[in-house]
Amino acid sequence: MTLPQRQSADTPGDGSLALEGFLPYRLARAAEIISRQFATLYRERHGLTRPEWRTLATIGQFNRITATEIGAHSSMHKTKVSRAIRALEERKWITRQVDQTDRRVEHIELTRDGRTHYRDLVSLAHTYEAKLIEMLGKSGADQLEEGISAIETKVAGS
Amino acid sequence: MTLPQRQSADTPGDGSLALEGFLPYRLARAAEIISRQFATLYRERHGLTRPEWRTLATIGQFNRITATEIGAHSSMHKTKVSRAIRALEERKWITRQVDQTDRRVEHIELTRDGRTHYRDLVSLAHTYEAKLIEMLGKSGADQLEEGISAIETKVAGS
DNA sequence: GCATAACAGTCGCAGTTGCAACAATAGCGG
DNA sequence: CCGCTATTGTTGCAACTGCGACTGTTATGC
Repeated sequence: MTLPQRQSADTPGDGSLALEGFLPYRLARAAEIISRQFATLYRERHGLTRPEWRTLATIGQFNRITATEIGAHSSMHKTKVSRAIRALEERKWITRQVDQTDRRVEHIELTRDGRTHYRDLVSLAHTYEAKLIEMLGKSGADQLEEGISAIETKVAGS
Repeated sequence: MTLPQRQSADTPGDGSLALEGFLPYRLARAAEIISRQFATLYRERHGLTRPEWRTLATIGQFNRITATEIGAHSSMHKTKVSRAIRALEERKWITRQVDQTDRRVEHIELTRDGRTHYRDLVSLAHTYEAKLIEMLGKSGADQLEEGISAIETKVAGS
């Protein structure tokens, strides 16, 4: 498909805006491409959704963790976490135990089945990350990491 | 909130995965932060949703464009575009004209009102982008752009 | 010229999301 | 103690999303 032409690719002085050169758009699009590509892998392999993947990855990283902590660590809204936990529980990949000193809190752990799938997921993730870095090239990947770090340290808290 | 500790921040050799060090996750999170921050601006100012913003930006960039072209240029599914167009039409910010030689196609243009809001949107976008780059610092912003470019050229088509 | 395929844009539907409200529990101030 | 506030996790709801099916139209092959 050929698009009509009107503007140059770089942000012009004024009056107009080239979407394809606009940093927030480019960032969103790049993230979307990577996210979809990786999601295809774990969806096909384990049938997991994105929130479920993040939740499982977080539970596996810490052995025992609460829903609120999962949300904080994986940047997800608590309802997303709640639903992901329920889904993983229905698969019998995790168990919950109510904290006996604070009964609002539930501690979540992987079952044996959950650990098996978690290990597989980790290996899938490392493989994909390696492939991604290889595709981007050392310098591309390094620059991307530095750019993301800048966002994490200088934008995240505002 | 304090999280339980178990793993170091860097990707360990094997067996486990640190989400906060996993590139696809960091990229998704960084994009989310920026996207939300910018979305707050145009939502508060114009009441636009993200798809509507992208659509308006694309229509303004080309003077006259079709729905399919908008989707291709702004990386949006055609139903998203269709709904965004309808919403903008209801605001009377755009008009459509059926192509007389191919009546499947509709050409979309901004109305006077639409142009006014588009100009404001462009200025908002430039201001935000400048503020973002200033926050990231020249080198952070440059590295981010290079990293994104690597994704665009080396990953996008696979 | 006619059947068939391809294409533009829309719509219904089912699945997902975030928000606000909620129940249950815990902490705090007097 | 007792009332008020804060916190944990869940739920109802309304909005948004992508998919597939659909309508109307144009292009293609025989």
